[in-house]
Amino acid sequence: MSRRILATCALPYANGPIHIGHMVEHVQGDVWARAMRMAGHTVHFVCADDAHGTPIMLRAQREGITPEQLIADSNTQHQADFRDFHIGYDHYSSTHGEANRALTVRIYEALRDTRHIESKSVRQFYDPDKDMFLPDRFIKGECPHCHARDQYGDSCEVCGKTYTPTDLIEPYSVISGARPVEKESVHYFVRLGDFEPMLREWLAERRQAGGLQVEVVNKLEEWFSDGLRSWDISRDAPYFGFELPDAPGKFFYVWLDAPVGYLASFSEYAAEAGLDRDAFLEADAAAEAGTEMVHFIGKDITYFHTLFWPAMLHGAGLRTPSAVYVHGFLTVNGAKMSKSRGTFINARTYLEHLDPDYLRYYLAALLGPTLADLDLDFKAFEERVNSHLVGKWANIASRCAGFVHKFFDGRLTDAIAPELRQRYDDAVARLQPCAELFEKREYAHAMRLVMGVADDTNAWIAEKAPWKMAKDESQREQLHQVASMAINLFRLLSAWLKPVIPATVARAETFLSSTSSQFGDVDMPLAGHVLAPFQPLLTRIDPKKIQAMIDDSKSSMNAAPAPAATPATATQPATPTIGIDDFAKLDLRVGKVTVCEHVEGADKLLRFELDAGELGSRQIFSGIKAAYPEPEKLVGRNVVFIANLAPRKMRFGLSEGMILSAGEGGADLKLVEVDAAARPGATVR
RNA sequence: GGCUAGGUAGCUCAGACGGUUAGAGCGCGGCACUCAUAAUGCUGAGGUCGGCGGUUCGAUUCCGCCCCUAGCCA
Repeated sequence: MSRRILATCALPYANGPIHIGHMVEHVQGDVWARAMRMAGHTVHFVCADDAHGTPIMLRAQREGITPEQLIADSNTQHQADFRDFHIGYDHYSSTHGEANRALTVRIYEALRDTRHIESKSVRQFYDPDKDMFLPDRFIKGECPHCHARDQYGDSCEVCGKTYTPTDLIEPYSVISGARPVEKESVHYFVRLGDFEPMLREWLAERRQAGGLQVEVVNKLEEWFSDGLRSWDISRDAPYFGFELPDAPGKFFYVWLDAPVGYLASFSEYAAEAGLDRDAFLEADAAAEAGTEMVHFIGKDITYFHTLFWPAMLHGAGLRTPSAVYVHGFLTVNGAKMSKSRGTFINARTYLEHLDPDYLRYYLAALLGPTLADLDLDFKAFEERVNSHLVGKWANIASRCAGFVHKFFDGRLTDAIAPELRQRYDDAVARLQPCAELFEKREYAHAMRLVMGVADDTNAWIAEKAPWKMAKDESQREQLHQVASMAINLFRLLSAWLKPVIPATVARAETFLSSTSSQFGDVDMPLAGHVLAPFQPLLTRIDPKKIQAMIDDSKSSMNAAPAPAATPATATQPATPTIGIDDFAKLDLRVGKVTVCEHVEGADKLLRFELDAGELGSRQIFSGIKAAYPEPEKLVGRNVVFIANLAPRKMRFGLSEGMILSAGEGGADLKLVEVDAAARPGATVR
């Protein structure tokens, strides 16, 4: 049955270039769209730039241009990057357009009219120099918990504790450096809790249909059990975005109108291409038409796409997503992308050095349906692409094309021998599951099947040894049979690789003088068909080009400071020798236990409060419950703790240090004790 | 700490509803071949399937505990 699907990838933010991390998602989505089309379905694949928000407004000011100009430039670059990576969007729009404004306002008004929006006065920091309210990320100051300096207004990167900007000590505006003042402002909130029953139902249906991954469902259950909070959807002027229709000076928060961009982009495309827009977007019409809407997103934005988004759509009478497919992040050489290591690679930089199909294949060969992160290991990248694409697949055509041209004028045999035909039919059957594997985003599995057939084909060619037949005039017919079949098998493999490496397969199709737009097009082998001359389809990856790309990525960053303390976790010996300086970094102190108790809901934890003398009182969680089942007996004892360990946010509260104990863990743990005469707060040396 | 996922050959991973010698690709060694972009084929080495217990005639596969890694905790 042919399906009609609207597919999207998450909207890249207009305030930065496309990098190879983005490509995981756009390749995943593009392969899916292409494969589904080749399986006979209709897929409309759209995307857009996410163009609103304070960062864009401020950057435009800094560069002395209008935000409109900034986002237009970005859009041009983004579109070029995707196009050159062969990401085949039917339409690529921007959230800063009339279609998006109309839809955003419609959603807002629908929610307002059904009383799902409330307004509240909020106290917020305001930059008196710039005359604007400051988003949390634009305020810095000293963490109220661990007193680390220069921490953002929403959370501390040192201790992980979250708070509100007004909790910061000595706050300052990142924009002007001025000390922000608190100011009241009315904000609008969507009462997300109102939608819990609807969301639960949506979730249950998606789970049933496979539209949400198990991990995502689990995560959602957790969010439900924690309770859904209202969502602040307005921001005060000046802001680059859409103004609320009934509240001058109030703008929609960028995250409200961003996903609406999916619908806006499709609306524009539908108008342009003469499609029935409502059949894809309006709840009733979509239900009747049986269309689907599928989103590909990264795991960091799961919350927005599985809670806010379906709720907003539902509230406005729009269709909800049929599926939200979540993928993991890209690491490079086993670590987060890093500008200083040259592994933060922009799409454009990659394209200047390497063929996009290399990366598409590598990612596809790694991609599965889970949220697991993917690693771009350059050594593996080089080896896999060279071996699989050049050595296995392209080689089949390369090694047999010569026979066909030299002895048979480029013409494949007219009558395929039955035993060879059997080989072809077997291969068709073996690759058949790939269609479903593509649909289920099991690309790695599909690529294994394809390469397995390529392996067998090469082995079969070796067994038949057509080069020997070529030397024997009497074996011409057999040679024709074998070479023709090899080319046919190559064509079959090419069709299944087409969603992944479309440009390279297009070259293969030039050689074959035959194109396939559906997987079914290659069910039958070609007979009596004339081939074009063979040209190399792709070259092996030259490791020098990878290196050049890394060097370029390093130099394109503007003089970042040397990473003095980058931990090389993977390469360090298990117990490296340390110097006295390292030891001196530890601030070990004596603490007198003033409170010690079980923690509700924790299997292993005890909660301590320590009197630490001049350091005051400290709360520390320690996983030693198994060893000390009667915690109250510890009160009054002197223990040793690390006083300068970065505080750590736990579910049960902040743990401000670590208490030392000896043993293998579990019940075998003994507190390190200090003579009762020791003074609380005394330094341990 | 909670939740989730994962820990299987040097690397990337597959697999087993528990049952003879645990698989693939890449990489590495040897041999063969010479049609092919030094591509291909055959073959070899390499794994106490994270650890400890339990259930069982039998567990890497099921159960429990523990250790480690990653992500999430809005």
